[in-house]
Amino acid sequence: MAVHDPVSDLALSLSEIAGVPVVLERPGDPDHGDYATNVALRLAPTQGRAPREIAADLAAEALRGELAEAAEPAGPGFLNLHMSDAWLTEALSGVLTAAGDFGARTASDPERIQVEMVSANPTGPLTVATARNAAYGDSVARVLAFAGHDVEREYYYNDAGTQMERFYASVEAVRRGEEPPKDGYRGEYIAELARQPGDPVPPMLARIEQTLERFRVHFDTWVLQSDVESEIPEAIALLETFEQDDAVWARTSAHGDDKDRVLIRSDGTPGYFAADAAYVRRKYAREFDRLIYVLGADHHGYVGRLQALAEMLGHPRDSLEVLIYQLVHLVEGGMTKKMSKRRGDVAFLDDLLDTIGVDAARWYLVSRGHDQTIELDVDLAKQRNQKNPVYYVQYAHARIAGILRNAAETGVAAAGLATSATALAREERDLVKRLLEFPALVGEAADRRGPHSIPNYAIRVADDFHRFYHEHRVLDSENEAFRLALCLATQHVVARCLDLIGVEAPDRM
RNA sequence: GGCCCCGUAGCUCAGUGGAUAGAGCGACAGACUUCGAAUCUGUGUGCGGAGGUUCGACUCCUCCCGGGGCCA
Repeated sequence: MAVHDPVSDLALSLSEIAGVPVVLERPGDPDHGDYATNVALRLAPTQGRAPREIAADLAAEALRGELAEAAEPAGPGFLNLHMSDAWLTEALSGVLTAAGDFGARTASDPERIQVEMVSANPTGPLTVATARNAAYGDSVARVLAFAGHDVEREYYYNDAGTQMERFYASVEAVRRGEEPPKDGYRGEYIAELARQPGDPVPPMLARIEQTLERFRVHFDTWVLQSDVESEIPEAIALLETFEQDDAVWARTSAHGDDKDRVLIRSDGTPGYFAADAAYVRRKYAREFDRLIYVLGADHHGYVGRLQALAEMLGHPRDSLEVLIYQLVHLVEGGMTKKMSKRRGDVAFLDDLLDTIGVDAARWYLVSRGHDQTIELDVDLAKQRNQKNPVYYVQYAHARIAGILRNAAETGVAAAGLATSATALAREERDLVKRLLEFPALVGEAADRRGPHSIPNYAIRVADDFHRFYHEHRVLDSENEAFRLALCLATQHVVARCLDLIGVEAPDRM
């Protein structure tokens, strides 16, 4: 059950009147009221009446039900609603009661979800390319968990195969005092690994995990491909297969894939797809309702075969979701660097974090839609000043913390209950309404797997707060109790927004 | 050759059928004797192109042009 959302309550009441679901939006023009709906325009074709006429009827009903202070039809057939100060004040009180939970548990059908992400083979430190995977995947996981789902984060890696053989060969070569092979890996980290005796994979994995923890991404489970491969026979037994050219194939083409896939090669060894199949089977065996894969755009070809596997294993193909994000380019000194390990044009995530900090890195990597290629301007991102939106939002949080500190010193506590002594000013009403947008916004971010709307919204909140702060004194004002409550509620929402994208909400800067 | 993503302001990007398309950066001009000036106020330019669907299209469909990626 969702926590306190006055706007959706209002929409529900209107839906009962209209007989169809009503979606409320906030008009840009203040003359168009606090909330508006186009429901009359949608109803017009089926009812065979003029939109404005329907809107007028709805307005009359809404007023009779005391849903709003004023309601009128407008434009081509919009219904505009004006809310009273009392309504806004009560709504704000509800935000304070919900506190950090405001906007939580919007999922109508909570699921057990696994988000598998990053999953880079331990051949080297994490790069900027995988950083987007981590930032995006982790924020999706956070948003889904906040919406009420049970979320697990998993990292899948391989310690065999061509890439890993080259990795081992590179370390061995350096240990013998030779150059790494031509197609091997090189760099300071290889030399470091070579200096320690024993298997270089555990220390490499440890370093990767350390970087991820620094990036505030925590994995619940780490799965080794060779471990999964032992379950290949169980998986194959469940698939529709056929033999051709001495190889065993899965008939994935019958389940939406471009072509069939080799399970067992003619020499008797399992193909890559056999491991994929075993892995998908294992995931479902662990009773997840939904499997999410977070993959870069260069892996979009996997979508069809993975969903085919889901279907062949007896699950809805949509229960296996592949979230594809586009690539990241770093721009430094006006020069674009493409991130590709193969071209040797490597930028390590740790170096990026050293340069611009974790907060800025996470902010920029999730504040763009995942379908959008990112041009990350390192010179802008590393500036710790007002040009950088991440600090603009953090500043709002710190500023509020400062006010609350001062209030506590003078013995004035921020009350949980908001009451207003005077008529609310425009800035106060705007800020309250902005905060009330949060549940719908975060619910939509969860449904759409689009956490990028959160930082964009956080900027709007900070905007409205700074404007309010500039116009109205909080402490020792005629409306101190209400304004303190407003500050506290704003702090909750800003802190939650930042938390959902893995950015800190500092009390001082 | 097939498939995926993108094209919105000088730059980086929001906006998945509604009213006059927004924000940050950059530029210019202002605002602190007061709770944090890392703040606030004001000033511009734009939906790649052509059709179609719709009462209504940046949004949905088709084609073209341009950029990026994957596969063959």
